Amino acid sequence: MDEDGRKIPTHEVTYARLRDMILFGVLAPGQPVTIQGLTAELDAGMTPVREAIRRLTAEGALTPQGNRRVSVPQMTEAVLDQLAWARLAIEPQLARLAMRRLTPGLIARLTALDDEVNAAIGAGNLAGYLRANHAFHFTLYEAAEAPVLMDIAQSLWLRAGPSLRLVMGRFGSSGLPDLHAEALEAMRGGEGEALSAAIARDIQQGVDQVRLALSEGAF
Amino acid sequence: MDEDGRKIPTHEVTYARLRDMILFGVLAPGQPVTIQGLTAELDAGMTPVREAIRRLTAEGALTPQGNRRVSVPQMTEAVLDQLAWARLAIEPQLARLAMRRLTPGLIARLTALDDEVNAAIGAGNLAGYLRANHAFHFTLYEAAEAPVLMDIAQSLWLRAGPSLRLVMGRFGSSGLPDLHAEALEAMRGGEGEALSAAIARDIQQGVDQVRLALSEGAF
DNA sequence: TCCTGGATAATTTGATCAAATTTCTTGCCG
DNA sequence: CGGCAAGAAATTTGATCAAATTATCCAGGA
Repeated sequence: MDEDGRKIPTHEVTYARLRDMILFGVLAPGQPVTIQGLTAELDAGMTPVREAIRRLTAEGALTPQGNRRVSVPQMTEAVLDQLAWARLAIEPQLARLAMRRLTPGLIARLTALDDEVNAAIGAGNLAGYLRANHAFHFTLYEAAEAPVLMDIAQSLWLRAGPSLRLVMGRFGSSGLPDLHAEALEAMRGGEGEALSAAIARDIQQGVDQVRLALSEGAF
Repeated sequence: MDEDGRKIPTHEVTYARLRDMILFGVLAPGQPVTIQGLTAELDAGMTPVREAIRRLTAEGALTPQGNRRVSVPQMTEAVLDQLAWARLAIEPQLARLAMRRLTPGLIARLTALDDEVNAAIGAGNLAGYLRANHAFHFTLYEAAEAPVLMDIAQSLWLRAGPSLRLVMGRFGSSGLPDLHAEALEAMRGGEGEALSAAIARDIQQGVDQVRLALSEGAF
């Protein structure tokens, strides 16, 4: 049941669960995804699982292998370049649009989410970090009220998701600037361009980490 | 069977057919899309139709109506703004990337496609125009070999598709510049930036037409 | 190396159940 | 007496499942 007392259909729940598995690093790149394997794991029938897989394939989160198998895509140099370019095009714009509608309450929520991010980093908690980081970015983007751009951003994150688990290892050790803090500072000052720039640099930083891991043959 | 001798599954064929119906103006904005209605029309079982609908919903080509029905989305000012911005961000970049890999053979094919576009315009043939125009843009973009950006572009075109049928009426009458011709000129000269700019203006021109129709309450 | 079963998994169908919409009825009020 | 509205039945449509079908892969043998 959802908040309106309506029953949420099984295929929606199944989709959300599988999506989160991809987004938050439960599924490794290259891992095969079978319908029958997931019916057991997600406790659903074939039809809902099937639909979830198809939806995620349409969003680029899973790749069909020609011979009617589906797997979690491997990250490649070429794909990373495209992801980086597209994210740098879309997400700073979402941040810019969001700026106009930010309320003090929202900024407080974003601050709390950033605290969660830092706590997770401190604790070396990968799943917690990925969740909090995703929540930080998307509650900000949500404020832009631009569903078309949001869908694109979500698809781009889904494509990047499985690779991020391998980046975590390298990342307590680095003295990188905290760009979420800079973003929050810009929000409080109402500076749209500074916010947009901070988000852009945050994206760039993440992409650089993945690129580094990729060049070291981590995948 | 496809070119490798493999059988194409029904749900792929069904998806392609329904997608083209949306892309090429067969389905009107606001029109409800029912599974059982399509099983008859597309000559397929429930499951393939169901999957096609889900995939297209995930791509933004169809919208769920809350009460588990699905329909072709209405165009709004807000969505058009986002579509315009995103298309102007993505597609000129695809054109730029494509430039480096264009061969004389490809340019010849694109020239032929543009002839088709103009012939369809001359004949007032809406379906032919939409098909040829789509083919022109996407065979160009295909050359960029950037599947991530291609998927985004495809999704954006799907969202715009149903609205384009209503724009055709107004458009023999206008002395608009032929931007495909300019694009082809840039390709022949190997000028990436000029190509990118021509594509951008082509997009802008199309968006302006839709915006005009929208402001006149055509939807 | 090529061919031939056999195993595994995806595809598809048809049936069944549940939800939502529409239609029809019925009773009340003007 | 006529119209309107509320509620109930019927119809339409979506969701889910399980069985039957079909394709692909892999191993073993010619």
